[in-house]
Amino acid sequence: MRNPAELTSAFRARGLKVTPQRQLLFRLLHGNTAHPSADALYALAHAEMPGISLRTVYQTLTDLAAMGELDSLSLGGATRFDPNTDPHHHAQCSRCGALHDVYVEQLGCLEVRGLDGFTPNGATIVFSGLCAACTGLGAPRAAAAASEHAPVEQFSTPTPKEQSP
Amino acid sequence: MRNPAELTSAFRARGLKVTPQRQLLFRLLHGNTAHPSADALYALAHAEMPGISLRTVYQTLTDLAAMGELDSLSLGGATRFDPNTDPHHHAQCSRCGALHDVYVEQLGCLEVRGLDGFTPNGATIVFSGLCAACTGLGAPRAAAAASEHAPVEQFSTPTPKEQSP
DNA sequence: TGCGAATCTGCAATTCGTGCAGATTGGCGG
DNA sequence: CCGCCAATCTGCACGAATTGCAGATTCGCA
Repeated sequence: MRNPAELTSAFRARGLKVTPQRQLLFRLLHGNTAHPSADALYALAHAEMPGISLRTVYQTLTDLAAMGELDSLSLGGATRFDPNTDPHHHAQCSRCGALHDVYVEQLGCLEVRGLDGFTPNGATIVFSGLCAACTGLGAPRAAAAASEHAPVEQFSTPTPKEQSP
Repeated sequence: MRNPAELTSAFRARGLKVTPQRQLLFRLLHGNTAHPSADALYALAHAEMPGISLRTVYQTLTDLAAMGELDSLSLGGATRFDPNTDPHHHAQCSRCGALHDVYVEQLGCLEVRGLDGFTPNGATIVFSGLCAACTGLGAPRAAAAASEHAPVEQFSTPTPKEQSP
């Protein structure tokens, strides 16, 4: 997602208006790596602008997603929004539900069987497991529980290069 | 998912009762590759047993999933259920929403970056694109539309070996 | 065959979003 | 700087997908 100033121009260019509510949301989303749900974002926005409506949050998120400035993730429960639109994937903690961005290389080496006739044009990978904070703690929390499916496989982790872009 | 007879034993072994409703659902699910939603399954069940309740379908699906006999897939819209519990992944048609099972090899060659501290214990891959029937037809249908995210990548398709196990 | 726990069914209640309508307001034209 | 009108905003009703409940039934061990 572009920065607030660029989004302002982009919205105007599309004939969309730039309201204080939208500017606030642009700001709350820019650089946000929490993958917030509409509700979570509403909570943040409401703290700064008590009068803002949840409906407006939904509307703005929908607009941003339609413009390709946000990716929306349906992983069960409320839809999560991701301002990071670079090609990437996710890791979700099965205990706390937290989402983290992960970058997967070598996708080309995958051998896919069963695609007869199906023409893929993209793929999303979601790793499930325990986040750093939850490692060592008990079983998964209520809802987020249960296995999504595929059992453990081995993933190679390249020598970490950079983590704070 | 095991066959109806085995499920009958498994349920009794767990202190769960085997009712006509459950037997019907066992039968409708066994070998079912349509990845039906609770509603879809209810429609099938209702055709054979008009009095069955949607609530019962949900309950039984929940029980089966808890026993690991079914995988549940949250891909936006209603939850889809998959009686195929072998390690596998999915391909969803962005036009008609149909789901197909796909088998992905060489997962081990993937290089994952950004997992610092996160301990993965599984991953699910969902390919999106057009199924054989929809290839050539127009744009995606309403809801199923929009990109999930990751752009096109190249996937190798091994020489087809067997497709009807 | 009997009985108690597990189920079933119908309906209310929830969660997550979207559709609507009336009151406001952004921002281009004058 | 002023006005106008479409684009918004907010509150609320409505809709889809599930889950919680309660009373009536039924499975299945003793």
